[in-house]
Amino acid sequence: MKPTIYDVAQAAGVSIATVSKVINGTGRISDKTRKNVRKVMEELKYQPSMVASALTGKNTYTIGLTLPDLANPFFAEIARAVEDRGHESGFNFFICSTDNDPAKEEKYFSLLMKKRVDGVIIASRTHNTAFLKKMIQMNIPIAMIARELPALAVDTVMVDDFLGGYQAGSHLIELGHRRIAVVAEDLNEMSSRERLRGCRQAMLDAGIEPDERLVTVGGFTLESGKEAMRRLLLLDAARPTAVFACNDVLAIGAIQAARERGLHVPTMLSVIGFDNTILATIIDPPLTTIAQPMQEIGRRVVDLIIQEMRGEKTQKQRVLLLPELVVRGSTGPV
Amino acid sequence: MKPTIYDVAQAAGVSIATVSKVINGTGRISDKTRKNVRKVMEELKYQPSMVASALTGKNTYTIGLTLPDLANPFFAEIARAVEDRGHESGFNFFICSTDNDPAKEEKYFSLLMKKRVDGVIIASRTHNTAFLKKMIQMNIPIAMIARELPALAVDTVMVDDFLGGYQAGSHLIELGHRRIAVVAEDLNEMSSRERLRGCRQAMLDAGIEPDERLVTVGGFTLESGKEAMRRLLLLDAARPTAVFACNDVLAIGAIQAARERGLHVPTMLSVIGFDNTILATIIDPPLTTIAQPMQEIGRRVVDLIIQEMRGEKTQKQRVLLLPELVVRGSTGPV
DNA sequence: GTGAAAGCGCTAACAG
DNA sequence: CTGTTAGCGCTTTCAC
Repeated sequence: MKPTIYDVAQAAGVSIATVSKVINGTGRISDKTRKNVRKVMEELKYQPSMVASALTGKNTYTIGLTLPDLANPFFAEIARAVEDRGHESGFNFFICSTDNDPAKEEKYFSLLMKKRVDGVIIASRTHNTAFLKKMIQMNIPIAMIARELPALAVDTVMVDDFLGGYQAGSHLIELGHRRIAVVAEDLNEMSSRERLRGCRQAMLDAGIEPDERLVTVGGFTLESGKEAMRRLLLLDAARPTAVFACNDVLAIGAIQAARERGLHVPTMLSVIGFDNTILATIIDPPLTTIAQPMQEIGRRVVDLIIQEMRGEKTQKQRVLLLPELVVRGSTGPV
Repeated sequence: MKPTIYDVAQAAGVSIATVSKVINGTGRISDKTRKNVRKVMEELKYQPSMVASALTGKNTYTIGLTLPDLANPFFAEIARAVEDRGHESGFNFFICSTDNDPAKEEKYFSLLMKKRVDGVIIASRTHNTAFLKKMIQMNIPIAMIARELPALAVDTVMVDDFLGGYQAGSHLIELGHRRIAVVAEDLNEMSSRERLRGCRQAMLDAGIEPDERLVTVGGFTLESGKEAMRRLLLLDAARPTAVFACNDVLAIGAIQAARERGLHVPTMLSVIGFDNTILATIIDPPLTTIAQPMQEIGRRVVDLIIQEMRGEKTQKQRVLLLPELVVRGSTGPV
């Protein structure tokens, strides 16, 4: 079977305490025995059990990462960024795709607790705040991506959605558009509402009166984006000349629906997305979009939660990152 | 602090053994005490520590999943399928994006061992077979996706790459193409070679002599697909009328490069991909491609490794799944 | 410098 | 049916 610390101690002719010390670099041991122990560990191909050491009160070096769907390119990219940053500090991640389903969410939370993760990063929608409160009580740090829970003591990393919406709106306005539609994700979400509000503000600032009929709710699927666009195209004369879709997938759905109707993008309809996922570069025309700094988001959220775990920080933080307009081919003058 | 089994036992007026039994449903306990213990656990919001129970020789209910890059849509979809299937049986996954970098791979393997995962699913390229051998010796089941290591005792789930290549070739041939180019991924990989071989065989069976100049190596990035296509287009007169790209990303790169040159797809150039990722539905024209059954791959590989862990299977298995041609808009008659 | 010993929270015989 | 007890592999005082 797998060698234990006892095997190493015995082979090296020392006590397990000594071995433990050389593993962790704690206490004081002579160079000679340290080297000897190291050699024996090498020979035995000894791998200290982190589950045993975790039981002794140390960290598990494991963090839970909940998100709606790992297969969604945006979240996959976020997950990758998180993974990389955590890995630098020796952390592994349990991925938990919840589909924004309360039942799955609860099951995953419960599992994460039982596995004694050192912290949880939440990028999924959260229904069960009772569970979160419990985690906080249990002293398990929580950090959220792209959503906040002001009532709870959690760290937050998000992009400035209002600004992003404003940038999107301004870009379209500068191109001469005045009939600007918005395909929102989900008006129950703050981030979605803020993007919409930002776009509206840009219009107001330009002296354009937003038309309520031009606001429609999509969701997160390609199909829902198509449908939203089809609805907008039904307006005929009142039809928009430009669309701000609140994520890239919706934007692509919108482009496809426009194409169905024989509307060329961008000459007959401009479309701008949000996120700047890999999809934006792949579609034709390439998608103009508001970029979220996904690497930075991953980095910051991991840094926050690790600080929290180390107790280096008592104050919860709220990090607001800046979105950035990336102009490609899907938007153009009226 | 977090309640332990002792807290529950005390509050319920029983021994920890009894509590342990109701948690695990082992041994025989009266309905009355069972209910009582359950109630107390509920009240205390007790969550049994899986790290402690793992130490006692049980499973960690954790599996490592190594892949080249979680941000790559193909692997993200695979990961999602794996996650879902595992979750049904109470397993969590550590995701390990190796970038096919031997150093990262080794670091992750080592970490997985220390964390005492119950098994490892490998979808990344593997350089360090020494590590794998060690795992096998340690009795840690290994299952591979899309690659095999015949020398080692591992389970394997893969798609029939030769058949996929053959299907791709046949489809193009049926459309009347005779000058068919292949953009391979990486000729060091068996799967890549098989796809190429399959396509060639289809050509041979149709009495077409493959032209070596039409075989080029791409990789896994959009850019490399573009470059490969540009190279092919340099052939001018000898230029292909159809391209089989060994993955969707390469195929999309090929389409973009063709467009750069003003070649319309599919009328002037047919392009077929491999994988059937979400990208295939998003690009315009929608990509004809050879579909890998990603859900099925995830399911099968998880089932295999779980069986292995439970010792229900002594014989290693090699599961060969069938690819399927999905015709969309990127291929057409010459 | 090094080691003995007491846990960490739980499981699994083995008694009763 | 229920409880006692001996570990699981490691960390951490506290002596020596």
